[in-house]
Amino acid sequence: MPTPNAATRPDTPADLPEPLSEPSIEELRLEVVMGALGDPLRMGIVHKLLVDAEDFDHACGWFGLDRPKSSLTHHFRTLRDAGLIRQRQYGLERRSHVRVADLNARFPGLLALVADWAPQPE
Amino acid sequence: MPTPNAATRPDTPADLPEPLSEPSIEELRLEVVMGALGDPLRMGIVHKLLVDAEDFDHACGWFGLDRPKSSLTHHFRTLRDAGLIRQRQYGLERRSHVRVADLNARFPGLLALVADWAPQPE
DNA sequence: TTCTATGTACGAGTCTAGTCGTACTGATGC
DNA sequence: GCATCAGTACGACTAGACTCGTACATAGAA
Repeated sequence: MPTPNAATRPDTPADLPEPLSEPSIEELRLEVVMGALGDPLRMGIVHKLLVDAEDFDHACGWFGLDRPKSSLTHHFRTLRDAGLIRQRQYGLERRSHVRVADLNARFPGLLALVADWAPQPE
Repeated sequence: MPTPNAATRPDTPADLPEPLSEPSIEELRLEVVMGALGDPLRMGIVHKLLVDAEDFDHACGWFGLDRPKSSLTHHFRTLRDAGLIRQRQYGLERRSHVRVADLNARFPGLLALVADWAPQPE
């Protein structure tokens, strides 16, 4: 499990909580990212973050997902382990945002596809 | 293992064998496509088809995959069911090619990502 | 016809993902 | 102190993926 050093992250303001453990940019794997997006619930999470997130970080209650908390933990962790989202602890809440810069740098065009995604009708 | 001599490439689709059962363009789902690409073996198949295929259709022996035939059947079927490849029966061989036009129309940029993919180094 | 080559069908085993309930932790507020 | 709230950890269950061996179907060539 990769443990990135926040000191090497030049764009991280000092007043933000430390990001939780996540793969570095070099460790991002396209097949892992796509595997994580293979589940419609997770695809919907990333999609909603890209489309509806007006400010940056959102706790998982914001998504309005009707699943037990333990299931959400599983899916958010899968997304974070794949490198799709970054999570920070804000007091009680663990807020997430998409790693837009990292993903655009490694997989240009991928996030545009996710943003254009529409959930299965019916 | 040399490539089978390229089948005569009549530009009239009527001369080609009928494609095997596959989803229509409207039925293509991004999360299904990405789920199919979540396996490194399948990612490698599509990648090789995009990068190394000089002519159009290749039988699965062309890929040089060291797996039992029944495993390959499973993976190629998964790719076809997801809409990534089209398969046609040429006598004994079932040859495949990527549905480039369909995928570019529905998910522009996706195939470029797969073409840029590199297998996990060791 | 018989042999060979390509690939499917089927079944079984194993492994992992997804699901959920319950108990727990850690921060906030009374 | 105590209660509350967001989220994790853990265990269990289930369904599906991945794997493979074997048997079978079929096309083409000897």
